[in-house]
Order: sequence, then C-alpha cells, then structure tokens
Amino acid sequence: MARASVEAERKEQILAAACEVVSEIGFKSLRIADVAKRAGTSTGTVHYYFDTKRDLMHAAFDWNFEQSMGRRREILESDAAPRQRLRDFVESYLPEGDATIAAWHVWAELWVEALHDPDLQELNERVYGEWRRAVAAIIRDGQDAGEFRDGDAVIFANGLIGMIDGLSLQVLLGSRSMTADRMRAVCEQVLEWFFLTP
Amino acid sequence: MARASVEAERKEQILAAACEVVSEIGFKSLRIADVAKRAGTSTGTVHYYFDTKRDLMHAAFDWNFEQSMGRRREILESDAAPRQRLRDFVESYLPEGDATIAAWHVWAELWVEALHDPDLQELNERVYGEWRRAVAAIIRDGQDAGEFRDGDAVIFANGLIGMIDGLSLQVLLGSRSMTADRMRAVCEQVLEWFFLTP
DNA sequence: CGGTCGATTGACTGACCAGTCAATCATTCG
DNA sequence: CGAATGATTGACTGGTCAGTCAATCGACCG
Repeated sequence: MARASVEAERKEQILAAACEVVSEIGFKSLRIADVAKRAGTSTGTVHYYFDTKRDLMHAAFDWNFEQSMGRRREILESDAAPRQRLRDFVESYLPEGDATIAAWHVWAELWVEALHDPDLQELNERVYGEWRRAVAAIIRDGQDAGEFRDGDAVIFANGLIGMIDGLSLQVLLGSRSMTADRMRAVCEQVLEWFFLTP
Repeated sequence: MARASVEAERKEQILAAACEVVSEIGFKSLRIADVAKRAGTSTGTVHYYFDTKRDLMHAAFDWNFEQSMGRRREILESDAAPRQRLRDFVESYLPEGDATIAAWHVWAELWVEALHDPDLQELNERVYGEWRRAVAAIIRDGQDAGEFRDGDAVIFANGLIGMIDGLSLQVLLGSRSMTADRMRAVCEQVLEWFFLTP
C-alpha cells in the first residue's frame, strides 16, 4: 500500500495551493481551477480529494492554522523568561514577511466566512482558545515570577490578542497610519506598561 | 424638478437594503435580486441607480460608515468629562443591539473586500483616520485635564481602537469565550488602567 | 502477461446571476 | 390634451464555474 502516502501528499499540495490563492485573490474570487493550476494538477483531482469547494476551504482554513501554530511552537515551548516569550510571541504575529502576511490574509477570510457558517465559528473558537490559553499561560508565569502586573490573566490575554488582531487588519489593509513598524511600537508600549520595572 | 428628491430617496432605500443583506448573508452571497427585493423594487431599478455591483457595494460601505458616525456624533461632540466621553464611545461600539451588530457585519465585510481593492482601502483609511482623530482628541483632553495617564495619545488611540476591532470580531463570531459582556469587562479594565485615580 | 484498482484528466453540463434592453408607466410642462 | 423626459419593470442573454463522468493511466500482483 505504498500509495497511501500519495493521498496525504496530494492533499497537502492542494491545501497549500488553496491558501496561496485565497491569500492572493480572496475567497470570493477563488475558483477551483485556480487552486488546481497552482497545485499543478487538474480540477478533477481537486474534486477527487475534496468533494465540494466548501470542504476544500474548511480543510484549508484548518491547515492554515496548524501551519501557523507549528511555526510558533518553538516560541511557546521555549524556557526563556516570560517577558521574552511574550515579546517573541507578539513579534511573530506582526504582519511582516510573506508567510506571516499570507497566513493573516487567510485568517481574515476565515473570519468573514465564519460570520455565516457555524462550522467555521467552531474552528475559530478552537483556534482562538489555543491562542488565549498560550498567552494566558505566559502571563501567569510572568505574574508568578513577579515580572508582570497583577490582574486577571485571561482579561490581559484577551485584550492583547484582540489588539493584535485589530492592528494586524489595519496593517494588512496597507494603512499609511498603521504600518508594521507602528504596530510594533504600539505593542511594545502596551507590553511596557504591563511589565513591572523593579 | 420635484423628481430630484426621488433619486436621493431611492438610492437611500437601496443602500440601506444592501447593508441589511450584506449583514445577513455576506457580500459573497449577495445578489442584486436580493437587494432589489429587500428595497421593494426591481433589479432594473437597482442598476438604474448603480451601474455595477461594485459601485453599489462601495456606496453601501460608505453609507454604512456615515450612518455609524451619525449615531455617535452626539457622544463625540458632548461636553461631558473626557472619562465619560471615552467610556460612552467604547460602550457605543460594543456589538450589542441590531443596528450596531449589523453595522459591524458590514464593516467586517468591507475589511476583507478591501484586502484586494485599493479603493476600499482608501475608504478604510479615511474612516479609520476619523476614528483615530476622534479618540486621540478625547485622550488629549483627558491628559490636559490630568485625568489620563501621560504618553503618546496616538499610540493609546491606536491600541484602544485596534483592541475594539479585534474583540468585536470575536463577539460577532459568537465566541463562547468572548461575549459582549466579557468584551465590556476587558474594555473597562483597560480604561481603568488608563485613568488616573487621584 | 493481463487483470485490478487507485489516481488523474479535462470536456461537459446545469445552474446561476450581473447587466441589458425594449416596453411601460408617471410626472411635468407647453 | 399630448409630447417629452424621467423612472420602473422584468424577461432575457452571455458568461462563468462547481461538480460530474467516461476515459485513461500506471503501479502492483498473481
């Protein structure tokens, strides 16, 4: 059964292609034919692995998240000081560099699609939960170490993540008043207030 | 030329209908026929006033913003204390109540559409600029009155607005962990840190 | 070698919908 | 009244595309 690997490999190709296309032209404009072309295959093959466009996109959104999380595993599992870990985490989400920007684009498309799709809301909930837990854990570590301000870690985490999402959107929109550098400055300022300077 | 008023009135009907439909089913699923039906007219009439779907949606996004701003004029121009004005402003953006939620939906659709449409990016830039100026002005008032923490008012404004955007998205997505009430709590906490308690 | 079956292809179809247009209606004005 | 012009209608068209399918390929095995 050497062919079992073909399925996984081909699916991965197609999902990566789907994410690239979504990031470049948006979900609304995406055609199965675009994905097939990008994946170097035919529309028939795309449909062989994913019954409907909706199935394909759900899988692609899921895959996009797994990839993003994978890229950050190192930071989250690092044993650096809480301050550094939180700084690294925030830095890694700044919409800079092709991979990060593309992942943000896909993520933004998911949000809007999810407004009218309970299954995607579920995916968002799961993913957002992972973020929140990861950030809250760092914050609790920092509080235990006396490095961070006291207060409800979950509220801090929600505020920080929300801010990152909102600012990233503006950066992605090419705002002249909110560039990645300016976003970095805002985030650093917020972290500064949050860190206790003994 | 009594008929000049017809144009404005009909356009308004159509734009309002377009926003309702976008908010209910999303831009991607919106059909001109849906808008026509909602406005109580025909597809022909919609096309009589708006050449293309794109024209219609741009005008609708614009209209949605004007309406939102209109609903907040009272707060922004109030002569209440800066603390109260900032609280009222934040409160008015919580995704609660049909009108506010619908406006947020439309706004979210604009964001994603704008990722691939420079004209809409321009609209976002204009609108976001107005927000930022309004909030920064309140913050400066508060700082001058010695009620708010010192620091760059623009950075504060950007951070606060970004956070509101990001949190609102999660609320709109029906997140169990981010309800309007929880968002209110996060915002209040942030404002609390920001206000000086003499 | 020839049979089996997973994988791949792309032409095709049926549904959908933005935008057009010829016809009709309504208001104004000479 | 009866033209002229603005407003409205909805049937229709042309193009688009998701999903289907019959044909083909090619790896593996007996």
